[in-house]
Amino acid sequence: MAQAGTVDRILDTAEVLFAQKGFAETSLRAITSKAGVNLAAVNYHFGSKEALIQAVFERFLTPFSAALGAKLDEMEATGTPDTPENVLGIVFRLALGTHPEDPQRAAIFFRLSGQAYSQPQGHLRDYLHKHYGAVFKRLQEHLQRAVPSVPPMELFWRVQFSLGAVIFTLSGMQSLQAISKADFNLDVSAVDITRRLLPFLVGGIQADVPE
Amino acid sequence: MAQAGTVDRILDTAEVLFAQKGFAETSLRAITSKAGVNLAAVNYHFGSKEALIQAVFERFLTPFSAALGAKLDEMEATGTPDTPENVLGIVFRLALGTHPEDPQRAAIFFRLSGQAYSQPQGHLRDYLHKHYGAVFKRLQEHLQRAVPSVPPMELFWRVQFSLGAVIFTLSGMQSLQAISKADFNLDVSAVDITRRLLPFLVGGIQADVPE
DNA sequence: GTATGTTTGAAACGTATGTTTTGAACACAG
DNA sequence: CTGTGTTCAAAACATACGTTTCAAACATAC
Repeated sequence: MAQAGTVDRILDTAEVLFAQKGFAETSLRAITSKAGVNLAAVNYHFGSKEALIQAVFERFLTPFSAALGAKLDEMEATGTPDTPENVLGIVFRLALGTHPEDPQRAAIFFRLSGQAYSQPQGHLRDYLHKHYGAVFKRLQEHLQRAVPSVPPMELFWRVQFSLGAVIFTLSGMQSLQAISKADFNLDVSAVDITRRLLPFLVGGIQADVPE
Repeated sequence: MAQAGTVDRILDTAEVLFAQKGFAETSLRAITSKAGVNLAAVNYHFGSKEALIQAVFERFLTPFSAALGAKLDEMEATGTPDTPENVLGIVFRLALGTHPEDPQRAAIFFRLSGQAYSQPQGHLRDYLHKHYGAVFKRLQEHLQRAVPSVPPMELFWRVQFSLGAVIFTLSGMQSLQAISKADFNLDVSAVDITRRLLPFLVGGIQADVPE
């Protein structure tokens, strides 16, 4: 972030602030002053605050979904069996590992996703679904092959439930860590949590379908 | 909502608007004008917007946690076995049934909870944990008895995961319903979703703990 | 070196917000 | 009736926001 161009400095700063405080609560003045650029730069380079938000997501999700697609290609090429553990494991390792130089980046990623999905009007949710729905669908197809006994409709919702568990938990990790520390006197990291998440999600996804 | 006092009219309206559009995106002017009361009434009766938000939650959660406590009493008195299905079933039936006269109220309840938990700074999350943590802890103890093989720390996180799945899904139900309809041409209701949620959560909570 | 298109800087604009103020309307006890 | 505390209404206040403006600085090609 040292001496990058204005555009990147804005994106870097906005990413952190959005994840920390939310979209509505982060003003352009906060972003630009912390980034050391002029206030007008945002509107000049991006057009509007809304466009800035989308640009932040694009810079995050485009490499991620590309990497996810590649991993799925690889899985198909090598004939790796479609088990829930394998499929979900790919996503988790990718989310935690796309920026190995900065482990905190994963937390930002999840918090941003949480912000996007819990946005009241759902503009962003729709945007994400439109631009990155294809890779997601592919992921779901692999999961479907992993649990053929679960009807597609049921699996659709179970994927949503899983998404909720992941995003919700990691986007609120800060508070939860404090509670966990108070109740159990134990520190936990994002890696710890994802290690706990995997069996939970696998158990939920392959649960018996009632009646 | 017809001819209630100013305070209740404000609470009724704020509840709906907060759930629909979020806290930051709902102005006092929007609330007061829709409620048909004067703008100053909010600050007069509640002191501030923040206090209004807390009041909305209090009116919602106090009866809910009381009912939950009563159900747990009843469970202990009648010797109902502590199974995950029984414990979680109580919560779900309660959340969906505390206001039978208004089924939409359940959706508002979940959306509000989602808003509270995904609030960036986590003020509300801490407030909720402080005021209603006791009943929650009791619920968790029952769950612990239902799955004794899961270590308490592990269960703590699985409860958080479950909370995430529930709140996240139901707070974004509107968009998800649209997607589901587009992909499967099927309508779903809150009741449908909770019926799907239960086996998912049970499967996740009682999953084997690794190594 | 000059001209041209791009980027930055400082200031202002218009608007919307939460909050405060002031006085009128009201309820009700003495 | 009178007085007193409570509630309501209208207006104004102060502030913060996203956005726009316009001139200066810069880079690049001719």
